Amino acid sequence: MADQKRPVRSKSQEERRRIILDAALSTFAAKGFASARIEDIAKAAGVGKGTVYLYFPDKESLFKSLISDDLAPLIAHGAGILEASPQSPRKALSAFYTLVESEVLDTQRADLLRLMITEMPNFPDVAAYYHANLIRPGMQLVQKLLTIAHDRGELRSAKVLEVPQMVVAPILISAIWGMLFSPFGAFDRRAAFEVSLDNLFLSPERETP
Amino acid sequence: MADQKRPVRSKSQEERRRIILDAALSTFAAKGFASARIEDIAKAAGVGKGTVYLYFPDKESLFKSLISDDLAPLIAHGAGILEASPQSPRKALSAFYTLVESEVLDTQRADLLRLMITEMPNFPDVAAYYHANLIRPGMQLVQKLLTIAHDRGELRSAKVLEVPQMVVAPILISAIWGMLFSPFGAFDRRAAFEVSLDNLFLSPERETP
Amino acid sequence: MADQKRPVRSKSQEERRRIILDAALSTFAAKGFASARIEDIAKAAGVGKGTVYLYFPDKESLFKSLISDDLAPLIAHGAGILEASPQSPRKALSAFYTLVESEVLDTQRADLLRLMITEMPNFPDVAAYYHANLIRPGMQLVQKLLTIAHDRGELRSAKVLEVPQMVVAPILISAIWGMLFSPFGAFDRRAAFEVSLDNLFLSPERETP
Amino acid sequence: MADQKRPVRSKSQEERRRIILDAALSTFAAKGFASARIEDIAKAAGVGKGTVYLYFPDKESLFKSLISDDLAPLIAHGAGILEASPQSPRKALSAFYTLVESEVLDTQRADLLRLMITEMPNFPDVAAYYHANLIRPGMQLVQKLLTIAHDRGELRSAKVLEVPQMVVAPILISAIWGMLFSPFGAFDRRAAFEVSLDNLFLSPERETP
DNA sequence: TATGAATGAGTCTTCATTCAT
DNA sequence: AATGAATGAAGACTCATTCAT
Repeated sequence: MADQKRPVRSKSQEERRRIILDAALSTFAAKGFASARIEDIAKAAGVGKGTVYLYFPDKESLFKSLISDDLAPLIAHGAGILEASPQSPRKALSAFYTLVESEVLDTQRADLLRLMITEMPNFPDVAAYYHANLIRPGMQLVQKLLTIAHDRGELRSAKVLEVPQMVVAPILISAIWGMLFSPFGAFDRRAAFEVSLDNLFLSPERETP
Repeated sequence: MADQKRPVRSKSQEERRRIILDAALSTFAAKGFASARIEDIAKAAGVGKGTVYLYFPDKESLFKSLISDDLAPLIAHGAGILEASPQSPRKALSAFYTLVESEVLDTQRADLLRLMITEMPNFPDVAAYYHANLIRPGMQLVQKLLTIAHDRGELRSAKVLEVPQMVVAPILISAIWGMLFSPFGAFDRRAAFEVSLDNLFLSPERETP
Repeated sequence: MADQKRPVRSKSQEERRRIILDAALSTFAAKGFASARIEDIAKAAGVGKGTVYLYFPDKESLFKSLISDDLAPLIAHGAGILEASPQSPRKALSAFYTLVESEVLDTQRADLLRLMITEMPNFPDVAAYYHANLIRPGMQLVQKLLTIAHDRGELRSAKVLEVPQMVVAPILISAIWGMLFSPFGAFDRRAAFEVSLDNLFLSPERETP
Repeated sequence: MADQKRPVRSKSQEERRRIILDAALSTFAAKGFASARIEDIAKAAGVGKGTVYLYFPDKESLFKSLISDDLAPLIAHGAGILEASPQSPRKALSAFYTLVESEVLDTQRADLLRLMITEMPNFPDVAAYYHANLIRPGMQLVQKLLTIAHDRGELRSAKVLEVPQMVVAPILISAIWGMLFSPFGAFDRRAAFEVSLDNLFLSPERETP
């Protein structure tokens, strides 16, 4: 195909872009957007300061790319799980929690999540984008799932349909706790997920490996 | 009397300090710590740039004073509610949620809460202080309350005793949602509190005025 | 007399002025003109910051008053000694050195001398005033004295008549050494004066108490 | 050749550093340390304000570099002369005076000398460094020279051995006079040196070209 | 008259961004 | 394409001076 020659070069390009993005994520996560210096990011990426500007027009774009680049695959993956709902809503949600654990909370993406929480107030357009592309569809999927559960009579209370955000509460709590208080004591993330599932659903059927 | 001149002066001093702190809260909440300019805070307070420095030695102290000044009364009040537990744990928790609504979420203190979430990663000593003086004792109070509920057989699941943070989840979700997505849709705070209570406790007894 | 009532008040005024000037001298000597803060001077004088401005229109005037106030009496006194020349030029010069020791180098006026050396480059008009009122007449007196000595055949070399500044060299060296290196070792001021006299004059007649 | 690029670069670096140091010397000499603005120095050096900070971490370092950079070569040179003492102490000292004239008093280094006199009181550590590396060894060399002269019976008075600082008195007087009173009349530097030599040494042997 | 709270001009310093090599 | 030296706009902080009390 015609794009075979391009990929050789563009892969090297693409790789360097990723390296810079990863370095940016660590640095932004460690210092916050305003306090992170481009030079630090460049150093962390092992490139010169000017090189960053070959890949991103400015600091803000770098930050936004961080989010939009990493968000798309995550959304696809998470949506897949939630939509699949192979056997039961509870199992689907449980699988979702597990996915979030392995794909977000246990990876560098946890930093991204924290960064979005801490920095988004300063980037309203990112918040809008994030809301339109992740939060709203995500909440709709959750709502669909909960509706199914409700129709099946598995849901403890219909009221949660009005605040589907409660479903992601343990994820957020976990992220925030890790961000603020991890030095002072761990947060039992697994227990939080189980409490959440136990509370949401009537039947205490546990997911088993 | 001789003490008339002093009180007038010192009241004016204290007042001015509060005005600056309030201006700082708005400004920090709007821009974040790093991006907020002292001059903006001064302007918002209706004073000159240098005046801020008569009351706070530097920007960081101003920020920290914001937290330590406002935290103490809040802790006292919240602890009072949680410790009182007049009739039942559920009622106590419900009263606590109501208090948080009227005293925090509906006031400028919501900004303070958001600010603590977003800026504390950059101020580890503030996080330590906040954890030692608010979070840990707060969680212990919650645990005590939940233990009482459990002993009375009112608790749905004992597992929540391991993650008392789940009790404050709706508060945090509400604060975070308001901070990030309020332009795109409201969060039904009341519903979240009710879901939380309904899920935590067995008997669906509603608190009535 | 009519001015008797005034003196009561004006003495108090005059006293306060002196107190402020003394405080200014210490402070300027310790920190230099630019780094000395008016507030420090006020504190050292035991008055409020604003009070300084009741006596001197601004910082620069305060500094200049320091010099002009203290210079006049010094000039009169020094000139008296040099002009008197009771017995011999050497004795007159020796008396002058002794006077400078007791009236300048051993008092706070040494600070004034140092201050003039260090700060005058930034105050050309002060330098002009100082040159016109102290240096030039002083040098003329010295020259007259040296001429007398030369006429009497007591001077070792007539060349010093062209550089009468050499006569005050030991004074300046002493002041500068004390200003820069006193922590690292004393300067034997007496020896310097004797060397200077011995070198200038032929007969080794010592002055005796 | 490959080493052309590096030397060019590194020479340009070193050159720029020197240019900034020279600009700093003029500016500090003209205004004093506290009143000199970094921007003025940058402008005088023909570089941007920020560039100064690429070469020196802060204003104080710039000032100190000024001294330490220029002192080392001067010390080496001066010590060489004093130690050589080829024929006679008097000739050595005369050569030293001549060297100081051509290498210091007639060059921009005179500003450095004046700057050290005026600013060192505010930089005690510089004074200590200067005393340890220039003054003390210098005074010891002078003392050695005077001792030799004394042993040879060429010295007028042994008392000067206790105050070797008198030997540099004409240098200091010249520097100070130039700094304070040059607009009002020149100081005959040559005459001062001759008077000093004539007074110190017995034999009136003149150094001849 | 004396005070010290208030002010804002002035300065150092940082860092995103540009550009010559 | 990659670099890092150079730049200057921006912001924290200081302090001489004013002025209401």
